[in-house]
Amino acid sequence: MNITFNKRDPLYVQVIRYFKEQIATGAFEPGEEIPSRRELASKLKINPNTAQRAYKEMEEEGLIYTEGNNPSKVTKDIEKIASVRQEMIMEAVDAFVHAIRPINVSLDEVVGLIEAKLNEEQEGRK
Amino acid sequence: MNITFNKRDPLYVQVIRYFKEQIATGAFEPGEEIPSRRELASKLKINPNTAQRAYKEMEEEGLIYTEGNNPSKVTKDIEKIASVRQEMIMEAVDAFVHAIRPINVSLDEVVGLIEAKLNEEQEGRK
DNA sequence: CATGGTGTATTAAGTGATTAATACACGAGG
DNA sequence: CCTCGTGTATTAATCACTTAATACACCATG
Repeated sequence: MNITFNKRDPLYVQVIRYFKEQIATGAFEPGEEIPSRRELASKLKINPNTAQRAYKEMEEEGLIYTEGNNPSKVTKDIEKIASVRQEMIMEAVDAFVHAIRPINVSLDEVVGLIEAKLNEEQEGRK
Repeated sequence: MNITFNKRDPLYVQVIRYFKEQIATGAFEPGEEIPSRRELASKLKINPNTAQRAYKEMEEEGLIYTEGNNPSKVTKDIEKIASVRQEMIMEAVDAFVHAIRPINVSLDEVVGLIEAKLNEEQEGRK
């Protein structure tokens, strides 16, 4: 459970983001139980309602599901998981293109920069 | 003067963004006079203070300058302009890498998506 | 049967930033 | 000299959103 919060985005958004990443990459497997609202709140030192809000939105999106009074679980719908992953990718691409388009810069150049940045961050993880 | 405002970001931020793009691409040339605060506000139908805030930040960043009571002008420092352009590119790259890194996706794939998106938007402009 | 852990719902508070209102100082030009 | 258009500064209002407080229903378990 490695979340580092920035103070720019709302907490619940960052929580959602984290879970989406974990689910999209398979770090949280389909059907796997996730922490209860209160447990997550305790671990992350946030208000339980903030955890609830994040979970609620994820549930409405079909990313997790809840049965009875038990902690929620990751959806078993692997197609849904795949589509969420794809959406995350497309959102990033859209935002990037939208930011880069008005500036005059070649595709090759930005690809080079992206590649460099990716490698750089990989190095940082050694 | 083609600005379309979204309601997600603050007005003054979007104004700054617009001018940065224009200056970075050379659409606004070094030394060129830009609209007065009130004129801009009138054109964009925003409050003059909002225009002022945008201009003030741009001036603090060295993007524009003001002499006496005359409308501000684009900086003549072409190195500054080049560096601002580079910063915009790097910010976009950083944001993109940050968003894409936690997901498991190959460089080739995202490059393909970016290329497709760029072409798609180019088509839309026909 | 009561206690503690679930999820859930409603409402209030706080917080922070953006935007707007207003006023002031300066200078060119009629 | 007065008016109009500049830039500038200070303060207030607004506004949306996030976060928190509180309470309720359910159920398993000792």
